[in-house]
Amino acid sequence: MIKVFIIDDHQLILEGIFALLKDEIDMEWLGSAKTPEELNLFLLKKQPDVLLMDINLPQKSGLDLCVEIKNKYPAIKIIGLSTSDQASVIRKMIENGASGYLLKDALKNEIITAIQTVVKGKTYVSQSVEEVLKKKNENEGLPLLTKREKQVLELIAEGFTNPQIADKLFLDVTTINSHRKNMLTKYNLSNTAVLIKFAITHNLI
Amino acid sequence: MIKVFIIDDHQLILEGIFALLKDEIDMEWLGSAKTPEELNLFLLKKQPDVLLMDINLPQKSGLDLCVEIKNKYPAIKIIGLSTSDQASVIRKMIENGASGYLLKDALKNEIITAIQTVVKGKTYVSQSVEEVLKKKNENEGLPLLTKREKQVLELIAEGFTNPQIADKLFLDVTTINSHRKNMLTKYNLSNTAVLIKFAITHNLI
DNA sequence: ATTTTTATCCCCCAAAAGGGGGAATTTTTA
DNA sequence: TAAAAATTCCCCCTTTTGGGGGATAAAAAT
Repeated sequence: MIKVFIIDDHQLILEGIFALLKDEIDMEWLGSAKTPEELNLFLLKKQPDVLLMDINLPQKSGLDLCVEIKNKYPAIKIIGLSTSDQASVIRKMIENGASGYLLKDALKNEIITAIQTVVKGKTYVSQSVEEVLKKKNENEGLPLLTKREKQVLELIAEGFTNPQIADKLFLDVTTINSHRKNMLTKYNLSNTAVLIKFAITHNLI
Repeated sequence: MIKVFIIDDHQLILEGIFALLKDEIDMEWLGSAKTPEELNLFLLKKQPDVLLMDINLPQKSGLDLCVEIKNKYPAIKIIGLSTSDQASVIRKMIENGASGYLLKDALKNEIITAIQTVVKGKTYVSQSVEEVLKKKNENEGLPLLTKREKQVLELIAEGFTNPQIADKLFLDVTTINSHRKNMLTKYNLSNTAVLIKFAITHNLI
């Protein structure tokens, strides 16, 4: 019997998963949680083999929660669950120790297969997720921000000017200006306005 | 018997709703659709009393679909369904003819109650939705952008400078500058960076 | 019909941003 | 260890932004 637990803040999803799994004779439904706290309380008593985890919890990012659970209970296999098809998020989940990833439009069979796959120690990503990863790989010929650049960019987005940022980071104004100009050229943008828009829509900040 | 139909692109939600409703003896589950096309095809043959509608369909905005269905079949009561707690969206749904609105974290009872309420011709919004509407009413003491300001703001976000915008709109540069400065003071922002961030996070553009 | 808001243009001027280089040092990666 | 990338600072100079006013006509609201 594969013991399955789920954390998701949406009642409907919980009911949906339950409806899908209750017919499976080789799976045991341990229960569900709506918050990370509920999950942690439950895990003190019992551990599932597979944890289905919504990565869009209001209280905590699924990415963080994934690391947390994996540290405490390395044996639990985690399957990420979300509507978001953002490749960066999916990749980070896998990096953070998740064994699988499903979109919420997954069919019944896919979920069952995913659970059965990850208990065997393998990784499962749904067809749709794979497509997303491929697509984004092409897109992500995008250069990455360096640590400094990201730091500077965040301060720019908060409204600080070059002199103010220089003060904060104990650097010269010309340095901040260099980073700023660098970001513009590296993404081929013309000014701060588009830089901020770009940063937000590409989750750089 | 209340005839219920649902449109949602997420398999799990469909299963969840089905699981919730199948125990109700006074409700008849007509079926489900994943796309507006499927929905339209179905409606040609049969019409439900209540239509549960996900407003985040990939093909078409729920807002548009709502108007469309209401025009063709005024008798159908529509209940909006989403994870988004954006008050503006919820308000527009009601304006567009929806009879109710639920968040996807609604409990079983809430959904049943909502369906029973709207068939009686009343409007139902869940407790959580009402809270959202109230909160946003307070927040929306925010001054609004005028047409020109919005126009200018959009061009700024596209990377155009004041001279370029002036050219595009056949206005003087000083005029564009006035609008720009106006927006900054009206929202109490210091520069373009925060203006753009503010505009995006508050759905101004 | 009168007041308020919007839209337009103007002044002066300082501060900030950005385009074009270059160069030295540290850190990372191959 | 050698090459590549990141970080730091510098020059010159133009354009853009933004802070402080003010003015006028048209449109909208009261």
